[in-house]
Amino acid sequence: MSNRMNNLLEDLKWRGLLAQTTDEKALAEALKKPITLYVGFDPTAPSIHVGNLVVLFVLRRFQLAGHNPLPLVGGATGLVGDPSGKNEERTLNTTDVVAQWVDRIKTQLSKFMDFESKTNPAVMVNNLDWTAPMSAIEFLRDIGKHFSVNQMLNKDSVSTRLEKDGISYTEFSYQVLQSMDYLELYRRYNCTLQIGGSDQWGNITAGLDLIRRVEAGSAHALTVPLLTKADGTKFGKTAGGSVWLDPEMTSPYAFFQYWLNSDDKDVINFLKVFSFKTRQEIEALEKTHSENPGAREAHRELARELTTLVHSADISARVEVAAKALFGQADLAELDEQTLASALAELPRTQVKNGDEIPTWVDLLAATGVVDSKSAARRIVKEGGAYLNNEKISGEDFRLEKSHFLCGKYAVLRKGKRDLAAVELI
RNA sequence: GGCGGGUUGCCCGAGCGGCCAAUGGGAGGGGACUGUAAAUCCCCCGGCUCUGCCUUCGAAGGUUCAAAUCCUUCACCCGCCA
Repeated sequence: MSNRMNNLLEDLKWRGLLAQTTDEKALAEALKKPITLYVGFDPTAPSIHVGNLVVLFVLRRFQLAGHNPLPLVGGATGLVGDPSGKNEERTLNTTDVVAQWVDRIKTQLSKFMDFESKTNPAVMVNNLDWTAPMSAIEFLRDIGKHFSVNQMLNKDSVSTRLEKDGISYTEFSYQVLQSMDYLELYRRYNCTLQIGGSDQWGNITAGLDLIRRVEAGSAHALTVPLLTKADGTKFGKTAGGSVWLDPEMTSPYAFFQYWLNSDDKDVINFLKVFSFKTRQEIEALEKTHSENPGAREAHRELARELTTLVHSADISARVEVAAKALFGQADLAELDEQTLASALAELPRTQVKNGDEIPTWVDLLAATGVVDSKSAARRIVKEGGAYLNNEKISGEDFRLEKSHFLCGKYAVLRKGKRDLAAVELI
């Protein structure tokens, strides 16, 4: 076990996951024995997204190395709003909504941690538990007194906002709340390490100061770099927005595709960050990839591992089969109904009643939602980007006929190269 | 509370009475080339019952033949003063 622990920081470095730490030597020393550490996730949406996975995976790596992870859901901080990395004030969500999101996010986080471990089980915590019962007077006297406004103003998250559109007292207070969390976890669990994205540095070190002042204790901070892509665009975003873990928000099919379509220049880096493969395994994939990038073995492995972890092995296999069939490696007409049905299961769809008049090509495209409006559908058809069962169709007024429905039931619509939808005859 | 500046399409940002669905950039989409990659080139990018019509320039009223552009009130943001 101590060997795993010794290697942890080295491994994180190799994966490009270390941005800043407080006193790395002292941290390395501390990590020789199991410690307790935490990462916070604020409920700012009904689901976490792939961007959140970076640091969540780091937390899991610590657990695998024998440390005690505390995934924290920000039931309290989510009500306030972190100014870090945001250049404008957010609108507050209602307490009901945030409470719902807390529950959903807890469920998601649970998938990535081992709560049953005999030696170092994860413990889920929610900062609302210790924040809600506190009175304003207590907060100001016991916590607020330890903060210097001068220092608070100097934090990046605050000063950039002061230069731009300003900041409310609510968001200004965020760092105090987060510091309080660290102090509380230090007291309850002897938690001595907080990790987070690099934009969290200011909030984390504020917590270290608080622990030192109140408990004369010493603790550590470790931040993970912001993940960047080779082409400079934001990681984890697609045309439709963020890539979420919730299958209702991002279908497993789309999730798998997101990874499969990674830029060649990014794929090895993504494997380092988002897989639990060993260094040897990743280096082997790197070799395979550079020898034959067109085969995209590394991409496939990445997509499989993540989809399996986030959804399931079964779903991962299903969407991969679906992708193969739908991308023309197989003749759609030759698929049996079972395969076709499962291939189409994860796609957006529309239904047509058997016997009713079948809508025009443009109407169908719009109805499935692969395009936003009929105007958009017309545009796509005009530009030659609309396909039926893998064949280009160019007439706006074209209508499907019974014979177009494979197995008498399904028609596969496609916009562009990879945006698919299904029409089901019922 | 006072004075000044601001609010334009997904984002940034021009326009400052008709030639404006509104310049430009970014993001996004389609095509060609490829490997469901990148780069490159071409095209598109409010909606619809689509050679025309409808709805948009913070909100509501008003002036005008005609308003994103002028006037009034309101809301929000920023700055300075109290």
